[in-house]
Amino acid sequence: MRKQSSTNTRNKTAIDAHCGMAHTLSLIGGRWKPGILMRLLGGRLRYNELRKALVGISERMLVLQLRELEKDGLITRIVYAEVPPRVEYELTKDGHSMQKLLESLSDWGVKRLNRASNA
Amino acid sequence: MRKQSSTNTRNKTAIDAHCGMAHTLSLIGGRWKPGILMRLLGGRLRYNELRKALVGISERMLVLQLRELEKDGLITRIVYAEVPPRVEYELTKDGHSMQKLLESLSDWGVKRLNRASNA
DNA sequence: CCTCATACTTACATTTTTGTTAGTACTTAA
DNA sequence: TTAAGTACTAACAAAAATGTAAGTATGAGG
Repeated sequence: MRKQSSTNTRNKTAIDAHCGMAHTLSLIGGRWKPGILMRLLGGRLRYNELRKALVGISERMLVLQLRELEKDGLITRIVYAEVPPRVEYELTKDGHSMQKLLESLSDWGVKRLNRASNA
Repeated sequence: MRKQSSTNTRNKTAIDAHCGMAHTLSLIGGRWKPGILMRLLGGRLRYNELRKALVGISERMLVLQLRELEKDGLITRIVYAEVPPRVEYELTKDGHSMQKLLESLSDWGVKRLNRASNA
C-alpha cells in the first residue's frame, strides 16, 4: 500500500495526472508486467501457464501484477467453476489497444540489444 | 548501487537481456525520466532549466537521472568552461530515435487520462 | 573580503518494490 | 484417509528507488 501523504507518492500522483507518458509507463512498467503483457498478446492464458512462462517469478508477484493489470483495465480475469480451479487471463479491448505500442517498445529494445552484442 | 548477487538483480538482468520491451522500459522508466526526455525533445536545455521545469524534483534526483540517461547513451552533457558554470543537456542520435515511441506513449496516456476525466 | 550564481556532492532517512516461506480451500481419485 | 492438482493468501524480510538537508568549487563584481 502506498502512503498517501509521502512526498514520493505526491510526486508520482501529480506526474501521472499530467504527463501522459508517465501515466502509460506506470501501467505497463515494473519487473514483470512487460512479460505478462507480451505473453497475453498471443492469447488467453491460465495462471499456471503464465507462471511457467515467467521464469523466476514468485506466486506473490504474479498475483500482485495480475491484480494491478486487472484494476487498470488492461486484462480480464476469467474464472471457471471447476475443481481443481481454472482461471484464465486475457487482454481487454483497452489492453489490445496497446499492441502496436508494446511491439514498438519491444522492437526498439531488441535492436538496441543486438547492437550492443555486436559492439 | 545494485547488489550484484540479489535475486532481485538477477531477475532484472535476465529479463532486460532477453525482453526488448523490458530493456526499453528500464532506460526510460522511473519517476523523472519521462519528464526529462519529453522536455529535451524540444531541444537542448540547461541544468537549471530542467530543474525548474520538473516541479518537485530534488537536485540529487535530477543529477542521478541525467547521469543514467547519459550512461545509457540517450543524452549528451555539454560543459562550457565558464563561471558561473554552464551545462547543457541534449538528446543523442539514439535519444532522438525514440521520439516517435515517446510520443506514442504520451498520446496513449493522454487519451486515457481524458477518458478517465470524462467518466 | 564578501556575496552571488550555477551545477553539482555527500550523508542520511524514508518509502516502495520485490522476494521468501509457509500455508489455505476445494474436490476427485486411489 | 490420503494424496494430488490449481490458484491463490499472509506474514515477514531484503533490496532498490526516492527524498531531505546541508555543503562544495569557481571567479566576477561590489
